[in-house]
Amino acid sequence: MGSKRGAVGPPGSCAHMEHFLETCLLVLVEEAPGHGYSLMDRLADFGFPPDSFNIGTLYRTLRRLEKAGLVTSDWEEGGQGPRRRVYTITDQGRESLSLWIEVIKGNRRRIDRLLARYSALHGKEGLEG
Amino acid sequence: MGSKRGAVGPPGSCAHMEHFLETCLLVLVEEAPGHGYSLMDRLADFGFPPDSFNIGTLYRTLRRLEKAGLVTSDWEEGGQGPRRRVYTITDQGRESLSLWIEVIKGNRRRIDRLLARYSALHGKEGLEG
DNA sequence: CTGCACTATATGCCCACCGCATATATGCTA
DNA sequence: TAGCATATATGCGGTGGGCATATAGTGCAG
Repeated sequence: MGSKRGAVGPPGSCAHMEHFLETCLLVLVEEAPGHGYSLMDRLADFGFPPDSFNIGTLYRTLRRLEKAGLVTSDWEEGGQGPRRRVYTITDQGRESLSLWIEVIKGNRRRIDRLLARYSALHGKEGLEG
Repeated sequence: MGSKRGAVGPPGSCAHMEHFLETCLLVLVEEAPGHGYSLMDRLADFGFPPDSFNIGTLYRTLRRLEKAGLVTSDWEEGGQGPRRRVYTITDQGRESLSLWIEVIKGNRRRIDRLLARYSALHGKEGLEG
């Protein structure tokens, strides 16, 4: 690891599941463009508890994705509230997304093996947990 | 999140899969006590590429776990090489482990949903990846 | 016995990134 | 005009990882 990583984040930690939030956001934005506040809600679809992480983190993550060229943003015109920055995925974003999806599949394999080992130790059949 | 986290790491990020390496190490050490260098090899069982992460990270992580009281360490006597610090899990370690396992099960659910959504977008049936 | 490779542990430096708190701005309502 | 909900953004402090480097014991080649 540490090579093909898809633009965001120079060094790359393998110990942590890197780019998970980024990947979720790219999938959501690919499904339909949206602004930060609404993406926050749509993340609930993935099983994130409502206040699971900080809204500030989300905005900073989106800005980082934009800086890396994986999404673009435009100010939504004519809304009747505060202005909204609407994010759209780019081709480069789709490329990084497909890379990160592969990484995450590998992570899932590791998780499965870990849970299997733990179950083997503790005699639980909790793999469906 | 941010409440029940099991001793290591005060604030707690939910966006990233926290404590994954720690959890792997606790499972390995619970299976059988071992020293850092050997745990490095045994991590390969979980699908970590051999040089997947830095050995320094592993040692620091083990020291952190010990500082938090989740493992203890003893210098192995009488070996014929450099001295080895052998780690053993504690009761508190087993407690944290069971908490983290639950967190990881939640992470796996999120990963499954993410991969499903991605597959739905791209018409792949790649959930077995 | 000197130098080198292998095993093994440890740490300093830098930086990514997260949570918390806070700041700012807009529009609606009382 | 004050308060509230929506919406975006940032400074601060801290965790933790990657990389490079230091240290140390052991065996072996020359």
